[in-house]
Amino acid sequence: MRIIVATCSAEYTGRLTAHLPKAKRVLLIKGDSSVLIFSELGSYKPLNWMAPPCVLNERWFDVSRKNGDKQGGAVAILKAHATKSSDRLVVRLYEIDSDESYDLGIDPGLMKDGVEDQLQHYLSEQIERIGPGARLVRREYPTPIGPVDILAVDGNGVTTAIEIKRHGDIDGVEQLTRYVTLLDRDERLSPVRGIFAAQTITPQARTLAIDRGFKCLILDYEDMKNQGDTDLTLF
Amino acid sequence: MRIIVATCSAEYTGRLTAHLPKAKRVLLIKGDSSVLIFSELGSYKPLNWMAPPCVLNERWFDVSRKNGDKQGGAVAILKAHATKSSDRLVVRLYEIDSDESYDLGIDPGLMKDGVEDQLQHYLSEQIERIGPGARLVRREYPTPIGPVDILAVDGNGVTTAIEIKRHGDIDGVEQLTRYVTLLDRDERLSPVRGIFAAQTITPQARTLAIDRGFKCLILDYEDMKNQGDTDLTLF
DNA sequence: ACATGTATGTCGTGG
DNA sequence: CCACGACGTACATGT
Repeated sequence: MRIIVATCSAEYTGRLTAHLPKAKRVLLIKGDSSVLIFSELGSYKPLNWMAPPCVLNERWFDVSRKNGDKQGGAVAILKAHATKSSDRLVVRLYEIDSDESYDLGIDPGLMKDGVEDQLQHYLSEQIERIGPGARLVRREYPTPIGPVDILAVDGNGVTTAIEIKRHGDIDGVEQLTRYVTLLDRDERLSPVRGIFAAQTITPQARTLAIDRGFKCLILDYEDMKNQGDTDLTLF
Repeated sequence: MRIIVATCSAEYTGRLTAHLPKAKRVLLIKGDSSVLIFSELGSYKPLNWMAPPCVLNERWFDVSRKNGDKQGGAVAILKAHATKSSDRLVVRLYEIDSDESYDLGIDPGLMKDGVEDQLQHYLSEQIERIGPGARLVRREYPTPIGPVDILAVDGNGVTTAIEIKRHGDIDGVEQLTRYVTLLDRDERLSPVRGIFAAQTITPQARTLAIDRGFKCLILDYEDMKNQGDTDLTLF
């Protein structure tokens, strides 16, 4: 990891063309030669960057011989170009405040806890939450328009598509609608009903879901987790 | 902007809970107290971070008096908590390799050139790409649920709504569906057909679009741009 | 402020 | 490797 603090300007061409006027900024150059340019404000997204995989070219100019003017006063130019596309980032450095390198080594990486995955995991284990006698067909049931979160058969033997969200909004209902409409055309599965399951459901989504004939199911994460743990103690 | 290179560990709690084991990393602390934690690899997204607005608390321990052990060997703890939510990021520093601050000043910001804008621009100029004899009605045709990218009349005099995307996915088809459904209710326009135009279209989106009776049109940006430039030379 | 659509999105996962 | 959906999405824009 190389960290440069410098007055710089930059040009990016690729999916779009963008220009960064001269100003003092922080440049991070990672071990894979990717480049990030940060300013004092904004969230974690850099002002401009080059993503890996890329190749970095660096050229320094001898300003004392006054040929620096040829570069518009630039002391150095960094050119990064993507190896898999035609993306290019050209950074001109004018005044260097700092230029240090560190070897960070390999990072053990981030460990995450509980997300939608967990909800899906627990609900597929506790499928009777959608009604007594229900049986799981499979998680991530594949269709031509994407996988259904859970496909099950309810107590009456009716095929049931379940869409799971942490927070259920209109888009989720649309998604479920697409799946149910498509699956319902399969005569081996038809009729297919839908269940919209989420920790929270917006009123609009609930209205739309019910209007489309779907059942809404509120998922209590803590409760599901506890039952999951309880199930384990049975062994 | 403060730049710290140090061996650290971190904990985040908010929408999810995440843990970052002890390793050498780069910390950026911006002028708004937001914190970014980077490792040697990955793209511009930090391993962990705290977005502004937030408040940063810093506490250093006197290791020489051996009470550093109380902190598991940590030399310092940084606690950032979001002011608008309950998000928290706690960073423990163990060995400091560098800790420097710089005043970057206000950044003039990035200047971008359009993308989808360009596609829309060129397609409206080259409307016969949707079929011979087609005529443009207008770009950004207003409706109660938002502007249709392009409204045109095809060679047979049929009203045609065009949804343009750089990359066409299922959501884009949904969007087009909403527009076509709505416009089709207007007896002055009905029947209205839809065209889904994009540089790339996912197979699933294509399937859905065709299922809904829409035509799919692949836009070749370079080609459109060249034709646009050629058109200019006619003047 | 809120809702919506875009992104040089990035990131994981499953086929 | 491709395609798809989730994301602590971030971000700009229009209302």
